[in-house]
Amino acid sequence: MSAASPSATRKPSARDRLLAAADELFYAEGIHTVGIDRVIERAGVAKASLYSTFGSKEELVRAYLEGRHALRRTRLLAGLERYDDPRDRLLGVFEVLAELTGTPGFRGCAFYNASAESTPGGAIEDVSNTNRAWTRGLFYELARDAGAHDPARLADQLVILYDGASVGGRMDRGSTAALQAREIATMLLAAATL
Amino acid sequence: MSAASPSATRKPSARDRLLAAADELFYAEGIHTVGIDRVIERAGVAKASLYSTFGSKEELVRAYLEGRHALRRTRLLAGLERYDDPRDRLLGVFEVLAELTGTPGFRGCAFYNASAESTPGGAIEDVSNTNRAWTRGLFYELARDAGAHDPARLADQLVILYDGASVGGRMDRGSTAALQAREIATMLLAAATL
DNA sequence: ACGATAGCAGACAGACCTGTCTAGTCTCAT
DNA sequence: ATGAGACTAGACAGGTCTGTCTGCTATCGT
Repeated sequence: MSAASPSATRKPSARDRLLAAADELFYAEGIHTVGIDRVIERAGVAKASLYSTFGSKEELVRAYLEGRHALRRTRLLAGLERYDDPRDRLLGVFEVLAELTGTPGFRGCAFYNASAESTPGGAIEDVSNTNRAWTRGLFYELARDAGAHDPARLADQLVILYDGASVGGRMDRGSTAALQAREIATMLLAAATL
Repeated sequence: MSAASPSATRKPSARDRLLAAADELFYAEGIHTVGIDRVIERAGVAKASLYSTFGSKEELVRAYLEGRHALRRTRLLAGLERYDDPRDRLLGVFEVLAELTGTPGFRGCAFYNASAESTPGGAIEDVSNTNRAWTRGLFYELARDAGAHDPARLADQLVILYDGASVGGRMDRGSTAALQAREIATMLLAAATL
């Protein structure tokens, strides 16, 4: 992502192992509680390699969040391709979320979690805002395609539902909240299209 | 709170200053980023006093969260007393939340934030669950009093809205999300009471 | 008056964390 | 074969964190 990726991926190793280890540990246990030593131990990588690849822990965190953002986009868009009807596509977001919150390792929104344990004004805030803006933009497009009279308004409402279902999925463990959010979204969609 | 509070509060000092400092710093900057030294410096208290009053940092954190929980209950219930009509009381929860998210220092749900940066199975999780259960219980009673046919179901829906509005208040800064959540809650309430 | 209690100030220990640096190994293209 | 680049292993420095301990002071009930 940074400068020049010479000839694409050739081996399964190096910086990818670091990112994979960082992703698992940071998401599962938080950024502050996981030290560099834990990351390099799980990655099976020397400390010098980490600091020559990423320059600091904060840059590793940024890369971790950027990876999450990219994965989230592709997963969400891929999940939406199952549907043709614009209304189903809109509601499909909550079905993807239900699948996600149903998996045992779910611990809430990685970006909110990271932002909750970091002082504002850093790299985390940037990626977090980008991710959030993308979500709202996606909802806006889906709302427009579904024929909402005020797509921005519906998008804002759906963001609230999405956030709430994500929090519920973490705190109450399970996909109940996501499924209920889907029902509410159905109502809102019906009301927004008259 | 712990054992015996001998003759109640007489002076403005001691453990109360510690709790006040912990509240401000932990909520504003997070638990891990704020060290003991910062807390005792702001409280104007010796380190030995902290460790003789609370036994550890974790106990200080628990006391901080318990204080938040108590304050939240009283503030919420006090805010609801303005209304007589059961429906207004239910929607009043979102008005109190709107006031809260409108204040500049709002940084989201203290319990979720704390839980996001702590390993599960500790004191934080306990207080967090208690607080969450109380919220759901409050919504349940309000939903029942407002005449909802399935109060538990409506309560779950309102919790989703509340969580979503809280996240939105933090990430997007402002009370827009809370006011929108209030509107959605109005719809849900109407639908739940036929 | 006097002893108990509470609090203050700060040094100190031990652990941990980020980041640097040295030295050696492995692979591969030329 | 040889030299460049990527990687490993681990010591080390400097800082920060929690928690303990030693003195000193002030206040208050008896």
